[in-house]
Amino acid sequence: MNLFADIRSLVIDCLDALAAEGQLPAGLDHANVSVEPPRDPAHGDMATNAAMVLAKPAGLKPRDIAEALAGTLAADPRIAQAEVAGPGFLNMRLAAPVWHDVIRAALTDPRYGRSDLGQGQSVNVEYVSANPTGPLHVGHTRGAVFGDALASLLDYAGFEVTREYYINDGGAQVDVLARSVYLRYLEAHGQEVAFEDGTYPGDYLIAVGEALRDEVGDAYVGKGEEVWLDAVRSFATEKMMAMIRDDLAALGVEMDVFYSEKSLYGTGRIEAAIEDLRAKGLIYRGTLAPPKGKLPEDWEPREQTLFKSTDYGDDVDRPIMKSDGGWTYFAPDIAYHHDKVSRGFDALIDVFGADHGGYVKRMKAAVAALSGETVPLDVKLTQLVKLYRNGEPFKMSKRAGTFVTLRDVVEAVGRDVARFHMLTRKNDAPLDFDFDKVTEQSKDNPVFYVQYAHARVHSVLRKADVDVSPAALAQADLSGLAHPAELALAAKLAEWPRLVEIAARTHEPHRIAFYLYDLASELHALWNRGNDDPALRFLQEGDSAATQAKIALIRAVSVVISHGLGILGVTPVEEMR
RNA sequence: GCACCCGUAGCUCAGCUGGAUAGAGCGCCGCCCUCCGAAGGCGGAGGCCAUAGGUUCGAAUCCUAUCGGGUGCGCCA
Repeated sequence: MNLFADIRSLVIDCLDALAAEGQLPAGLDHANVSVEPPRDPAHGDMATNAAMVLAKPAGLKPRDIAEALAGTLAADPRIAQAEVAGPGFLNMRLAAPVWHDVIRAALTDPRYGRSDLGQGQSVNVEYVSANPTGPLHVGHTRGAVFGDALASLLDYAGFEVTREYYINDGGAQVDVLARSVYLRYLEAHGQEVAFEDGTYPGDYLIAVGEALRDEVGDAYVGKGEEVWLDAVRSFATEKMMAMIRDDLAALGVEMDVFYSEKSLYGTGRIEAAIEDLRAKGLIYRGTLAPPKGKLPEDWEPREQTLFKSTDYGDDVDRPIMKSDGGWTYFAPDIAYHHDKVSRGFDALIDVFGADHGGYVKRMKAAVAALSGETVPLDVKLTQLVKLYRNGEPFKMSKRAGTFVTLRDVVEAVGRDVARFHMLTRKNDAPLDFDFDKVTEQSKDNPVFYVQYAHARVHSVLRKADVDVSPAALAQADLSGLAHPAELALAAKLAEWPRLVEIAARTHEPHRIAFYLYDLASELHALWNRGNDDPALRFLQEGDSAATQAKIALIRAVSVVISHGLGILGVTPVEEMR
């Protein structure tokens, strides 16, 4: 059940009826007709812009259309009142039974809030995709939480979702990893080693070096790279990926596919992807113009193998091959996306850190070219996480011992807090993360605030001496739920399906978090009104019918909160501790 | 120099395919527990939606220009 969609259909039906009667021209386009909650509750429960949108094409005055529409709408039992306001808005007040239906739907329909927006279309969501050269840090944590919540949201909205991680195990950085592990390996054999520039000195490789020693003994000691590089690289990469998987698991993130960049090399897949583009006339030898403004010091004109990404909206064409004949990093990226396209996804989403913003256009160009512009690619960038402790900002620094890993975050504040808090900002806005504030149990902390609302409802359920099962509550007589404050809360529940669709369409899971905050806020407000007005208390002594009706309302709220938190990957707790 | 993102209350930020008098939290001022969890709620003060044009019935939202901040910019991934 999606009340806004239902009422919109009703409006459209009424418009059609008016057209049939000749009061409106036939064949008007209804695409821009919307039904939304008015900003000001005094304007009613729902408002439609139909009259204003149709005035021009119909050649009529907006208020005349609105008047006619109001008359037709009023015949429907769901509409308690319809009146024209302002320049031609039509404000509607809905009958109480409509809100009661919303409550029943939330209680009993396991699909309440789910949507068929996706219509089973398959979407690939690629996120995290960190280099397998070290532990995930806070920045990756945000990408992981965002990508995961987005994937869940799309699933909830009716898409077939694949969660995917691209392992950058094909470039020079994994050679550096291998050499660094080799040094730790020598160390494990009691040798004194020096970590020069261009190696990773992190402690986390000590155990990897020891593990390598345990596995191969002294077979590589004193040997040249040609003997051990390949083997150590795969050994090290595997260890790093095992660690990364563990870290993701601690955050509650589980990927469907780990896709190896290395698997693209030596298998003809890069060549095949490039051939695909070449066949479309998009690969050529050429020289790029120098960038305007300050010239790089070593700049000289150079002929390169280029992808004509400018045909698809990029600013300049992009090199795909290095002068030594090797591929640039862009080539395997093309091949990877070629593979995604050929796996038949209807849409692709990449989640990158904001520092990769410069690659968006070329990736979109590549996917557009590879798919013949049939598969949309949306790239979501996640901004920086600014770290605080006790209100004092601090920067990540390995040297100062303030390098904050994903695991540190989860261990310090817990999975639920980390996940929810990362979604309290839009993905492209910077985020403050204060280790002390996010665990504070007060209304200043949105995570707590929402969980508290859920726990409060369950506290009432425990105290109630009526049957509080959703099935029983849905059978209850809800006609006593008539107070505006109660119906307003039900109206908030009615927004849930609509909000899911907006969030899914815009690929913005933070909207779920903000909605839950609002919903929690309205629940707390109603709760407190019981202080002044005993008739609004949820437990009505000696009146089990009224009690059941009120509990139906707040239990429906808790159900929606738990669905919403589920999308965010946060546990809806039934008791605060 | 170019591209992308951002600019909304003192601070941190929401704001739907363009809708009515622009919202929340913090901070400030004043209130509310004989009552289901006060771990909460209610009220008040606080705005030229960076600036200037444009599009239209209507713009914080779309377009153009300018200013300010962030990120990136040919063989690093």
